[in-house]
Amino acid sequence: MTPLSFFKALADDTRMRSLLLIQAQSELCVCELMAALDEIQPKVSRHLAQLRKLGLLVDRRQGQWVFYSINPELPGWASEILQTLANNEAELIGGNLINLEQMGDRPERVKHCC
Amino acid sequence: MTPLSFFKALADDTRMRSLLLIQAQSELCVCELMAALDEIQPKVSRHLAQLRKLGLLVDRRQGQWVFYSINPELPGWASEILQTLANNEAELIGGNLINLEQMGDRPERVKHCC
DNA sequence: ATAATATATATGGATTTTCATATAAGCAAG
DNA sequence: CTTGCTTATATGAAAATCCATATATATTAT
Repeated sequence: MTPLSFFKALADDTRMRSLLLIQAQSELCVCELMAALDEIQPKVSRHLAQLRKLGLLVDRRQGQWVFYSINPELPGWASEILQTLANNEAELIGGNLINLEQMGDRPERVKHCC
Repeated sequence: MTPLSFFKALADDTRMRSLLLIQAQSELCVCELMAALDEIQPKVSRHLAQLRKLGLLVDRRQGQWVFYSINPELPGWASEILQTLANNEAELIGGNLINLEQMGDRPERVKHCC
């Protein structure tokens, strides 16, 4: 992942918010992001696939759900930038977090050990 | 300037390098950036205008030259991100700095006080 | 006139979005 | 256990939108 491809990934509202939301919540599935972002399923899915292909996200399947989380092997500068953003511009996803809380029937997480 | 517009600004090779070069050199004029980036004049000028309009750069005219520098009133998170990038990915503009050094007849700076 | 910089327009290409459909897992009835 | 139904996610293909580039021309200063 180059700085350029990293910034291209962040240069889209849906992708930027998805990253910040996943970072804030540790992991989220597609249907939770649909609720948080108020976007249709294929749109969310496509952007997540892009972020995964780039190496920013990793996914795990749990039953019918696919949970996405930040790739723990992100280059230092990349996590640092995401952290800077989360620390300074938290209100950016405020509304999305409210949507998420109002979502009924969120899937239960099963602890996945290492 | 929103985080989104900031990342869009960085999501282009010419703009990202211009910002890093200007940050590294304090200020640069269009013709110096042309040499450093090996790009034609309208291309460089256009991207710089974009960055200025966004508030990432400021310019000052000195005779026939226009010097661009980082806007000193950048939001904290934005400077922090630029700094992170400069600290960690300095080699990115290594070749461009060599081009710049090899450029003959660089315009002389006149001290501009405050 | 010459050098440096800016801008307008046209064009090509990339990116994003959407719809329709496909795959995958879970569940329930027979 | 298998057939059918439901929910979750992914993807192919077309359409729409956005962005970068080049050429030509304009502006500003010496």
